[in-house]
Order: sequence, then C-alpha cells, then structure tokens
Amino acid sequence: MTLQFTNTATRTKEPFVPIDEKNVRMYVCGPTVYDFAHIGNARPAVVFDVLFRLLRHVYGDDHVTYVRNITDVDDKINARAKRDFPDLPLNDAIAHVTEKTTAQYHADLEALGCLQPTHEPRATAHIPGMIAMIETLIAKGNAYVAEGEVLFDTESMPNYGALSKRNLDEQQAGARIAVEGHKKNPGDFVLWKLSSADEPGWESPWGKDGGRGRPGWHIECSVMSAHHLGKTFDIHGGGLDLIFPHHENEIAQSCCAHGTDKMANTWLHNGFVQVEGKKMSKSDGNFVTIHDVLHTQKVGGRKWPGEVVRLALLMTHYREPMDFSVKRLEEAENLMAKWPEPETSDAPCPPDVFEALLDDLNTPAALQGMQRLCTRDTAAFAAAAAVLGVAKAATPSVELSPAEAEVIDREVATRLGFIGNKDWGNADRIRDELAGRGIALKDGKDPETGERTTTWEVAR
RNA sequence: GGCCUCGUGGCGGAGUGGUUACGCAGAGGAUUGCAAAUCCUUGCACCCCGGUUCGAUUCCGGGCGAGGCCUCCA
Repeated sequence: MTLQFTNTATRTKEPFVPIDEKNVRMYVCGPTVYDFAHIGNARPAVVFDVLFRLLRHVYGDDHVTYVRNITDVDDKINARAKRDFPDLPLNDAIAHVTEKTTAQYHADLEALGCLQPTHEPRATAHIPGMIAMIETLIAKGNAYVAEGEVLFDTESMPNYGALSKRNLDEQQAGARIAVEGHKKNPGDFVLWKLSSADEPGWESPWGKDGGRGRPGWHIECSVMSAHHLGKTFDIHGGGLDLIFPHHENEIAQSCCAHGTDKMANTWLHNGFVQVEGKKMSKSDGNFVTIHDVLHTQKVGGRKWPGEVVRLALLMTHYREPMDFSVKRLEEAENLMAKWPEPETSDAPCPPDVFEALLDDLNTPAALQGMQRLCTRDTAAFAAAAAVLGVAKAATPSVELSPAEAEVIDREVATRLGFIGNKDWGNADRIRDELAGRGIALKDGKDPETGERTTTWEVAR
C-alpha cells in the first residue's frame, strides 16, 4: 500500500509522490486571531496534525516541513480591538487582541495533542514580501491599481476557477456580488487596500499620501508559503469553505507571480463540524469554542479532556461532515476507557493501522484497528497511538494524594472484613459511601486461591 | 440561478459486484450475597426507481433527501 489522497484539484484519489522525499512540504491555513477558536476550527488543526505525524513516520521526522500561518492583520481584528479596548490607541489594542488570541490558540491545540508546526509565520512579518509579489503581479499584467486599491484581474488568468470548478460568468446570475465600479470584473479581488489614519497600515507604492495601506486576505498565504516552501510544494490543506475564494485566489496569485502551473500538487480539504446538521460558524453563532469544551461546563455540564475531544474529532473521516455532540464525546471517552496507560514503544506501527492511514488518512479505520490491540498488544497499541497522536486521558486518580489513597485502601480492607463475616449491610454501606465520593470498586476472585480481591479506581 | 459534496442497522462507522465489518447502546446467559467490572451469545442496515450483470448495498442513469460554496468563515 502506498500513500494516497483524495486531491480536491482533481476530485480523485491519487498516489502521493513528494517533490523531494528529503523535504516533504505542507501548508495549512491557520486562524485569523480575532476570537477564540471553535470546535470547527479545531478539526483542520487535528486532522493535519495526524497527517504531519504520518508524513514524519513515512519520510522521517527531519524530512517534513509543516507551515501553518497566523493571520494577524484583518478588518475583523480591527473591529474587535475597537470594541474590546476602546480606550487604547488602535495599534496597542490590536496587539492585545492578537497576542491574547494567539496564546489561547496555542494552548487549545496543545491540549488537543497537536505538535507544533515547523514554521508558524505571522502575516504582519511578511508585508515587504506581499508588496513585492503585488508589484510582480502588476508588472505581469495580472493586477491593476484602481482608486488606490490594487486588484487582481481574474480575466488575466485563463484557468481561474479550476480548483473550485467555477466559471465566473455563470456564477453571476442570482449571486450577490456587489458591483463595484472600480473593478474590471465583479470577481476581481483585493490585493492591497488603503488604510485610513486610524487603521493599521504600511507604506506602499500605491495610492495617495505615500500609499499607506494593508494587504487583502489572500496574498499573505501566497507569500508565506513561497517563503518557507517554495513556488510549488506538496500539500496545501484547509477547510472546505476555503476552496472558494481563498484557495482559488492563492493559486491565481502564486501561479501568475511565479509563472508556475501549480501552487501545490495535492489539495486537501476537511469537512465541516456541524451542530444539529448545520455548519458551525461564527456568523451563525451556533458554535462552541475549544476553550468552552475543555474548561467550562457549557458542554454536557462538565469539562472534557483534550484527549477525548481529539478522539471525537478523529472518529469521522476528515472529508465527511460530522455532528458535534455530547453523545459523541461520551462515546469517545467510553472507547478510551479500555485503553492501556500511555507508554513509549519501539514497536512498529501495526500494518492495518498504518495502511488505513496511508489510504487517504482513514482515521476511523485506523482507530478500529488500534482498538482491537488495546488488550492484546500494548506495545503495538502504543505505536499506533503515537502515529495518531492519541492517548488515554489522564484519570483523576492521579490527583489523589498517597494519604487519600491509603484511606481508601483501608476502607476497602474493612469492607472485605465485613464480607468475610457475611455482614452485607455494612459492606454495602462502605461501597455506597465510596461511590458517593467517586470511587468505584471492582470485586474479583484470585484465580488460584479463590479468595475475594477488590480493586478500586476513581470513576470519571 | 451556477457549482460542489454526501445518503449504510438505535447511534458512530469501515468496506465490498456474490459470504462477516467493527465499536457503543439493546437483549439473553455465565459469574456475583446483591451490584459493578469481566466473559460468552445475540437481534437490527446498505434512500427510491430504472439499467448493466447469472448476481448489486457496491458500477451506470434518473429521482428524492441532506449539507456546503458563490459574502467573512476550518
């Protein structure tokens, strides 16, 4: 079995052949840091983390480069900064918003077991590169200046729309694209726009008053991917909703600026996280943040371990839509209850798990294969768990002090004494009392002596 | 209006041109002082209609249903 993926660019499953086996290169669109990430945002992070781990497993830890950007310049950030820090100068307010949100994003993803990407560029650190690429696009006739803005001329690119299979002419009927006078074509998109005095801005060759402005949304990914990965790289990933216009526009910018016919060989897109059958999205307000799930009682009246959330996200194939629900989290936790404690293992990844992942990252099948091993071969199980990045959630029992554990041990021994005297009333009273404190007893028999033995653990 | 994706049992979910997924929940049993845990057994499905085929859940066509993109969105 060789590695293969369903490539959005061709809508078919194709074998994956890296451009350079010594440096397999992947770019995934990261967050715009204006607000806490929701569970829908967590899905690509987790899915592509598994892919990162798989690629490292196949090609070697030092032969994979994974880039995930932080978008820290955006009008939504400006709006949030004005709202939340009205008394601060705007640039300071923006810094507060982006720093706080970025830190939370990192904390969320760490809890979900995601490795750090190789590089995590920030848009504001690549403004000169963006200006250079826009100048190239203007020089090549793919972009034009109008009313101080720089716009990409979609008509200048014959196969614009190939990724999303859209014909812009046919899109217009019934569509709500605002007709803006300065655009040559309604589908033309902004590469650079003017900033007013109180908006963040950088000097540019365009517009009035020194051309102080800010980049459009799409240009940053073209620039940062080229900076770290080159003009053409192996994999570009993101959510389904980015296919159009974001990825389409990235392709237009990158291919036209670099004179290449491809930006990335393989395009991978994850399906949506849904709530009651509808897409989870910020504009619809039907979302739960990762932070809510991990640290508040908002979901199912309790906090959920990051390990459980990660498993819940991987129980469905990455391209399929999935409903996020308490029941789903419970099922993930239930599944995990049988797992052995985490261990490090030199064992190879079990073949059925490995092959499931090679086949378009089939995590549900891989998890099934792994589940079969959990009581039979803990070393193989651990190897599989490492590739998937999953682990049993730490049980609350680790929070018990040795002194507390000793008290419980004593009560268990007392109960065994009552049982020996067939004093069921007192024995059950102790059992119930411990249960009330979240301690579950498991009775068994010593296989050799037939003697009653009792173990205990902290129930969830 | 244009385009894209999907449709498997109560739930999750894999896969296949002919026989089985599997997990959870359910049912029955073993065990137990009673429970829990554990073990064994077990019921339940492939949206509809055509076509191809000896045979289709699987391939093709049509229909219906669901979701998404075309506006910021993972």
